[in-house]
Amino acid sequence: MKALPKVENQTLHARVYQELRNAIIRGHFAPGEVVTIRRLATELGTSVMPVREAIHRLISERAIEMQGSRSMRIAVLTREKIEDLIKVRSIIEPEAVYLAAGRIGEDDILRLEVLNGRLMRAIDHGDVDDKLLANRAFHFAVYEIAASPMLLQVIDSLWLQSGPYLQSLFASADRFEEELGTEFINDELLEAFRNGDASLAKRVRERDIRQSARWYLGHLDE
Amino acid sequence: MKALPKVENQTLHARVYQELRNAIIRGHFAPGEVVTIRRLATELGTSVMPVREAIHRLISERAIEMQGSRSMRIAVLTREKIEDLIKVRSIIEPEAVYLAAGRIGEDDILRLEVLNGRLMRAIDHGDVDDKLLANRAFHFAVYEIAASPMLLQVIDSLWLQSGPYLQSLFASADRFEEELGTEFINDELLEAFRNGDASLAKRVRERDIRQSARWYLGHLDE
DNA sequence: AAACAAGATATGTGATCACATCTTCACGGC
DNA sequence: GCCGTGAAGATGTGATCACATATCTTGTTT
Repeated sequence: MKALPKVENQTLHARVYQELRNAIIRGHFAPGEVVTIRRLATELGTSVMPVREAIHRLISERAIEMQGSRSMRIAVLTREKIEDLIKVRSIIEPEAVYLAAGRIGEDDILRLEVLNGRLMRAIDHGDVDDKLLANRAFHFAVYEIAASPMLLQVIDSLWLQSGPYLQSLFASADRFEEELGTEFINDELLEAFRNGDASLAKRVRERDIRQSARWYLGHLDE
Repeated sequence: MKALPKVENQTLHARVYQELRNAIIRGHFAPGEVVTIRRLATELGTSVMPVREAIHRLISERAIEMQGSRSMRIAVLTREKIEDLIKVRSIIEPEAVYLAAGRIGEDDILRLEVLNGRLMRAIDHGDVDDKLLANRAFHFAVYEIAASPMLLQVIDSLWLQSGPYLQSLFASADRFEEELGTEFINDELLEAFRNGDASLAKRVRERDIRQSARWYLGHLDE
């Protein structure tokens, strides 16, 4: 586990939760890494109370798993779980893209182009952290356009659980790009948005999710 | 709020969570009803600790909302939220039905027929509680056949948030049935399962969700 | 009589303590 | 030399205490 930054405002347990959540999403914990309340409390400079509540919330969101009655670890994504996660994501996210395409405006497209530019630059020179953040920023900007808080909440939960998968995928992004030639991966999506072709946008997103997963699962054994 | 049964095994906060969750799903709390940690702790015969963790989890699941910094209440479903919830449910649940239809077996269908029989009897003689439980049992039995833990988790979360909506809908189920003639509402679904027509099953479920919502929202002002 | 202010109460939050139980590891018996 | 056993440490859980602050109540003033 990398160092965790100290925590600063709002209620403590909310901030601890955010810190841990971000750390998990950004892959700062190794899957299967054992976490203990007291250890995290010491590292974050708080008592056990805020950490307890944060951990329990992450357990309920399946980002941390209880092993026995006294053992908790960062969730491990088995091949089976990844397949299930991808199945659900490839149902829900394309639908969000479809909804977004129906409400998107000129200014939204401009904003997405900027975010996509950042993503491209991160993929070229950035480290895995930058790539993950830029990728998340781009896609959530799309999903927010769909204007459905419920859908956003669902997708957020799915991405949290996908954390380790995305981390691995982007860690080997160079090879991924090389083998599949996906350097301009979001350009098709943006083009569909510009043309107001919601069905195409939806299909593009579904294909991308499935394609990434197929590539990743195909190289899992290595 | 009706009386809450005392809580008995596992860890306390997990049981308190289950009790509160069930109470909310079954509509034992009025929407907007203010809840305080100390009051629930007294009623459940525990200290504040377990209730605290249970409440925070329910807040993260949007079943309870924080008002200010010291005020929590049972979530209120505005018309806007219901529409959003229905939109998302009518995307996800039909898809789960579709997946289920592709894996369903003879024994599953028999079990569903039994559960549907119970639902029918509950609708005829049962109180709102019975109807809600039987309805949930039937549909979750379907969704479990889809064999996707992720999807089930998502749907579970959506149903928790739909609690007050379903409660109101089933409370006026008699009029609903009368006006729309939906006494054998699940028969079409079961027939589609028997014929292995996954697409039809999906469409039927989507229509049912939308139809119920349209009827309910149309009568909201009364 | 109404409005406002000050005191009193209630409430969520964080820290600390107590405890049951699980884990670990060293020592001793076979 | 290996395995079992028990003591010591670690860990999650629940209870209680302390505190800041939000909310309510009451009394006073205009």
